[in-house]
Amino acid sequence: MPDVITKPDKKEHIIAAAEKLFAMRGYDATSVRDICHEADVNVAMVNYYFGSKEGMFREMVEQKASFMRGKLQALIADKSLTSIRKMEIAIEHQVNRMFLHKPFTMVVIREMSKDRGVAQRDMLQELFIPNMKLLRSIINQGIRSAEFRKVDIELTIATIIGAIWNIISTGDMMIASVSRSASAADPEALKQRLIRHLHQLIRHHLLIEANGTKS
Amino acid sequence: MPDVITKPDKKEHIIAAAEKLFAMRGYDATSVRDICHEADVNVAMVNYYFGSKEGMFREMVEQKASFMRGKLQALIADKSLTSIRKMEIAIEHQVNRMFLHKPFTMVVIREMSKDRGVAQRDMLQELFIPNMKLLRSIINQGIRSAEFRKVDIELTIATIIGAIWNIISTGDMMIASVSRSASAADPEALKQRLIRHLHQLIRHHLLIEANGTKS
DNA sequence: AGAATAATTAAACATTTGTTTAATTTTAAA
DNA sequence: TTTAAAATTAAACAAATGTTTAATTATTCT
Repeated sequence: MPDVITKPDKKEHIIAAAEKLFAMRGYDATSVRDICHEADVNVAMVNYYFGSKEGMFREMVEQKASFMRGKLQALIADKSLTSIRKMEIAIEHQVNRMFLHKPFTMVVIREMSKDRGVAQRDMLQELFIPNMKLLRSIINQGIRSAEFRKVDIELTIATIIGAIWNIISTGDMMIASVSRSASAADPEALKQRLIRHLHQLIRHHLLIEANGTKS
Repeated sequence: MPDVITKPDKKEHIIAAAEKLFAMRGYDATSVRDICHEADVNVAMVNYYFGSKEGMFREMVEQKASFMRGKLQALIADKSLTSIRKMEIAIEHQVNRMFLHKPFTMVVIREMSKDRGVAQRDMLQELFIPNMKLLRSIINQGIRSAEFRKVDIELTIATIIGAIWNIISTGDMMIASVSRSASAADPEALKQRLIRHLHQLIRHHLLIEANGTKS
């Protein structure tokens, strides 16, 4: 039995297919056969490469984790930026990342809402803690420097992330069903609209002097 | 073959068990056998009562739908309230409902993020449209009366709902992992905290004069 | 080229899935 | 109490699931 030495591009191919189907139908509703059919490989390849379906999920998570991390550290260290500007940039990063990796983000959202102890959830939880701690420290810094109000930090973060998740996962449904403008069809436009909205929202919410209507 | 005349309390019992397990593990990851074991009934009862697993899900949704509807209509018609007060009350209703029916809400969140065309998603989508239209009309009214800023209405609604969803579905994880206070253990306290946060958020976000720090 | 290892395949495996059947027990009415 | 309907059950069903096997094809290295 070979020790699973890989031909990485094919693994990538399988993971991409899995990511797509997981996002559409969910982890449990997607069979290994579905994935292999989508990726045009034999059913046995998943277990050959990853050992199991769950092993493949784990590798998918670990691979994407690197995308989700970093970039914010540099932001925090930057002394030339105001706290509100840091927040705006952080939000922009977050939105861009989640839109870029939309299928994966949707998998994360769905599996994260499961019970503690469910393998997929536990696997994903750690993924988000670093990011949230960074956001927290930015807000904290703003409060200490009297630039920000003393808001509920955790819920402020939860609000930002929740808003992004909501838009990503329910897609344009939440917009199209409420307004008659079918404008949300273009994902890039929707993304920019979301960034603009969140910038405005946190300026009003965080800044002590209410000078932030113009973005 | 009997025409499925029901003993309603037993159906309720099965639905309650299903709701609980769906919330914990997801629709697909929950087998009919799991549900029947949880409800202490025979495996055949689900098909006897509901025809199929999906039929049971449909009945569960329709039953809960009545809880999720209404209450906001009266709010809109009330002429004695300012728009911001209406928004605050609407938020309070929304949070209370979702916390009260937390398992169901989690099922909704998870299934709603699936592809259009997936049965469960389509079934749920219509559930939320009325609520969102009502929220929309409140904000619209506030903007027309120059009480509110000209914000992005759809995204403002999406933000509020997204924040609640996030707190409900990831539970205290998103809070506990960021702050060292283990205070989020008490759901009622968390609920009140969320309401307070959202009230403050929308005051700052919506009101033209920034007078709303004190809740 | 030849040997060794890796990659790939079709087929089979054991479980689990949702669902159905056919028999039995319970319930309720006459 | 007798009888018909409803409720409940254990067992079986067919299909789908994740996984493994054993054989075959490709690749790589000497």
